[in-house]
Amino acid sequence: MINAPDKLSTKERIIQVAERLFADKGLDGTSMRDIADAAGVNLASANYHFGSKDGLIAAVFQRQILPMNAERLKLLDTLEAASPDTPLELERVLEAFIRPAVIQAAESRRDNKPFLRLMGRCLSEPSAYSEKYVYPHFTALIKRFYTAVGSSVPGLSQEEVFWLVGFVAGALHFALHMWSTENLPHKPARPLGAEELVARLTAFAAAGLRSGVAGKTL
Amino acid sequence: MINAPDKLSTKERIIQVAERLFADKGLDGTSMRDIADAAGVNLASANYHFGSKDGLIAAVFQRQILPMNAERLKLLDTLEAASPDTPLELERVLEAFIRPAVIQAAESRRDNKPFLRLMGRCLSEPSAYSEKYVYPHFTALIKRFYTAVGSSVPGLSQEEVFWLVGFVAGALHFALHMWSTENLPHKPARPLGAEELVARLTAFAAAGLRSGVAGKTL
DNA sequence: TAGTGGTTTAAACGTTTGTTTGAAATAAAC
DNA sequence: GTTTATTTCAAACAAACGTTTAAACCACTA
Repeated sequence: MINAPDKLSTKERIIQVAERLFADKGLDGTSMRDIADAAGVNLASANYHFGSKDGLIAAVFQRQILPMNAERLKLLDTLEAASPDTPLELERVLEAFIRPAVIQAAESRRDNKPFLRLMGRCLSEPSAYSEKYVYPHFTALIKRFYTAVGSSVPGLSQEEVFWLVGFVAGALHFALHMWSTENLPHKPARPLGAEELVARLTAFAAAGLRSGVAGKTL
Repeated sequence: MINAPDKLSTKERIIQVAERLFADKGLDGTSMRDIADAAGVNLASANYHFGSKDGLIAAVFQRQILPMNAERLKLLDTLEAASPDTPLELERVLEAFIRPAVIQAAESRRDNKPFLRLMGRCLSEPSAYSEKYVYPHFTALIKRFYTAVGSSVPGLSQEEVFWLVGFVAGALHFALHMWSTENLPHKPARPLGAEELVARLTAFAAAGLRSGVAGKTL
């Protein structure tokens, strides 16, 4: 049970390698043997520690999404605690949604753990996977942001909030995908900093959300 | 070679079923046997008509993306032909990008051909697939839209256009994904019409793009 | 009627898949 | 040091994978 300080445990190695391979080649495109070989671990060890491939997939998603969404909720909590009576400023709400994803993506990239590529694909994996591993982590969070955005932008119906927040989520996830993919066509030479990306996404999303009420007056 | 008028050819049945299964279960998650069985066709026929699974995948993507992007370019051509000297209105440029995707998605849904689900996943398939089947169809198109957007919104650098158009593409594709997925959490009861979706996406994207220059003055 | 080219078929090819086995190795507890 | 529990290992399991084969089938021509 005690590991050498300079060497990660077998279980940890497996889950880290699985992260990368799932992100690179997809869930179905990655075999347990791929993971075991890349981790320098016996094939049966992976099944010993995670029970099955399904268990390993669930562990990978949980490890990635749980802390990110917890941070999102925490930011929203502190925002609401700071000004309990006045409606929140839209930009702050959006930052609470956007920054944890970008930050975790940046940290992953620094450690060469391609969380963002996995994240970017999360919501577009085959529906069976999404319903099993992704949606459960998001339903509560999204509901919370719906009400926050709804009160920050007066005049939007629930239905409009649903679609607009969806647009924002799409922009965010595809931005993370672009941010992480190296050989994207037409990619500019200068790499974007994390806070730069947060700022641009927030401004873009805020303007787009406010257009939802502006457009109705036409 | 002559088929009964009320029955599609084997090749056509295969490619239509492949479309649906690829969209539902992913490229790697769908086997040639799945496709052959669902199409009521012998397994070897699929390989006879398309050479290999790779050939079938390429055929599916080509059939979906080619006409959509051709329509996008045509709309842009007519826009520029109509007013050759003045810069294009941003909303018209965005519509040329957004509407063909939504329309084709709507037609596919009417015919129960889930093109939009496939489309929504196109750009987030494992990178090997994207580079092979998706990027080649988009590089020329996107370059064209970069310049169009750049001239429609004066003051944006090339780099800003790159990221902002990326945000728009993300919003569009995730919107199509939401539009097509039935059992999405918190989905409103009222279904959105195609033109309604185009209008909302266009307004959202236009406001977001213009925020790119507005934010610089701060 | 015999023959021709395009198509479909059942069966099999070798490989890879997720998972399980039982023994060997290692660590922890007494 | 002996005994437990935990972890690793090579090997094997049945099932599913993409692909290929060679024979059968079918519409048509000569």
